[in-house]
Amino acid sequence: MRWSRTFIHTLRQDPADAEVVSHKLMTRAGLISKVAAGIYNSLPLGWRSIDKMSDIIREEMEKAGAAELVMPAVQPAEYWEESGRWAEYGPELLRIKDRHDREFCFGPTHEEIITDIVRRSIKSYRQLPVALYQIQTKFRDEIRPRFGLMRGREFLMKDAYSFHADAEDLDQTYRAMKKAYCRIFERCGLGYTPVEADTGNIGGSESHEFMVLADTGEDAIMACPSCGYGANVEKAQTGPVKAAPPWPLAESETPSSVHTPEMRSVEEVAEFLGVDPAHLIKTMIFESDEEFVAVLIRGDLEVNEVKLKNHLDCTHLQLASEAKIEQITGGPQGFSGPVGLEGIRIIADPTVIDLKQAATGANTLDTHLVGVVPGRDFRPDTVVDVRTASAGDPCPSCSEPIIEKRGIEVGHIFKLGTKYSEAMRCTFLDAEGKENPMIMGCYGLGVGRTVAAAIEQNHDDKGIIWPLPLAPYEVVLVMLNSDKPEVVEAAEGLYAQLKEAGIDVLFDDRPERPGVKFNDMDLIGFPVRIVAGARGLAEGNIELSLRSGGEKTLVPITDMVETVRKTLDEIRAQLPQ
RNA sequence: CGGGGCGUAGCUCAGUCUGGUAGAGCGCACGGUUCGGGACCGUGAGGCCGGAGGUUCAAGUCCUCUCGCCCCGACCA
Repeated sequence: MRWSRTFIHTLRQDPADAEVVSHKLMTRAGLISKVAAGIYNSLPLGWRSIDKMSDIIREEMEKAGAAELVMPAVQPAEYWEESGRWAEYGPELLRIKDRHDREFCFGPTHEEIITDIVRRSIKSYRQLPVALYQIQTKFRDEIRPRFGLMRGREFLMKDAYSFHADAEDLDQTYRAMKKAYCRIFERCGLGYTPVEADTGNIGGSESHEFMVLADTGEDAIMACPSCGYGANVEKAQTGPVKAAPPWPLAESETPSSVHTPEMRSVEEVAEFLGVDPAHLIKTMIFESDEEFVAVLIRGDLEVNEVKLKNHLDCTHLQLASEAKIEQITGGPQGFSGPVGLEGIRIIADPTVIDLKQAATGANTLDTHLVGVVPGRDFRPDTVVDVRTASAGDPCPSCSEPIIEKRGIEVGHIFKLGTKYSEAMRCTFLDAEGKENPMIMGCYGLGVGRTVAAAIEQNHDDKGIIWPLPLAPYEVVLVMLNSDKPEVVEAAEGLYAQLKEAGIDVLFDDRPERPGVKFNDMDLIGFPVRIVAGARGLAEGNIELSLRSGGEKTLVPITDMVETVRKTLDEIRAQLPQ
């Protein structure tokens, strides 16, 4: 392709509305442009990268035994009513009406439709398993879209679904998909890590996320450098955390009240009482779908709302309002405690039960209790792990300290189980002639997001440094001195040869000054650059260099095609095929 | 939705506090000089100052309402 015939428009300055580097660079390099919040054009250059990403995904999906199809973006409400998600899904689901006032939605995901497709055709265990995938535009009316392609509302996603007769079979496909995902990210040359994940409201049992490591990542990952354990912080378990230090105050038969004026925070109270924050029992009142619960956690730890939400099996969870706290506990916010607390479920983290002596709010203004003994002075209804893992906590599998990293979630795979197949009667007859719901898995991968993540990971202050497999063009041929006929002739000739040789090349034939062309070439980040100018051509040479660094080399024009081919082969050899 | 910020030329931004003829740089067009790392000189085109209402002799500037965009939090590929 010739630069003059395609549509590449670079920007000299960072766009005002971009914050993260991938968004800035994708906009500046002319890969994308914004239409509305979270809604973008993929311009020709950007589309080429996305298309290459898609092809890698296709190859690996086929290898994993999944067949490609495309489902509609717009889906009738009935399917969603059947699965129960029309009511469950929040405002993130873009609901629309047609001219007959019939309800539809713009698909945020396709479990309902795929389940319908499969239930129509598959009736027997002999026809299972089935695995299907699509690469298609999704719409999720995110509360807050941001960071360009990183979190758009409309975005390109590869979603795959598998259907099985039994859990072992799902297991096999799940593992195959996990492997396919690893290969996809490896082939793109991305640094990534699979981590255990929460299943969120899609439902299901086992789940992994694929995180591209980047400081700008929106997710926190807890990872163990010694044994390789990794989990999203939402899901992360820890080994036994350090016990609280010995109780510094006198032990007593009953809790005693202490006047603690205006002391609301754990730090204030601990210091005032002369105890360690770990001696406090933090009591938080949450409001879930239908009830209020009191959650007890050690003062030096934090509640993990995702774990709590999973335990309560609710869809919404928030901290109760101050008024509600007062109504339930009888005291103002900041002075809640479990002693004498009635009419509300009490959930305690195990670390609370382990305390020999503790301090806690007295459910009375400006008052705390000391010498509280869990089990003696209060009894929680449930003891369950609801704490947030933090760096330095012991790894749940090897007890070494875990560390925190940031990641961009580019893929997420789930074992769905029978949530959709049961709700939508997607069943098969087993060998005994008995009807069973199919067991499902689903496997998502953000296509545009992965491309953006690749840029987050591969750039410098001049621009993008594309990994070869995702580069919009693998090679750029820059023609300098386009006013000199002999240069034009040589460059045109070389361009024709490169095309003839099947090399993925963009010919910068613009009559721009050299500086402009060099800067554009750096900004866009083509991996292999060929510069044809009067200076080198006087000696019959053309320059070859790599965006990733290293020296420029002079290559006789007659050897150029072969040299480019060899260079590309060398780069490819570094990547898994 | 809560908290913060911003809407002025295609892009990046001044001008708003303190009301008085709409600005700069880049880009674009034309002419000239240049030509291996975002050239220079000259000329020119380009604006309902996000929108609506109000205050005022006079509003980009003050007030009210609205729409859009960005950032922090809860959601997620």
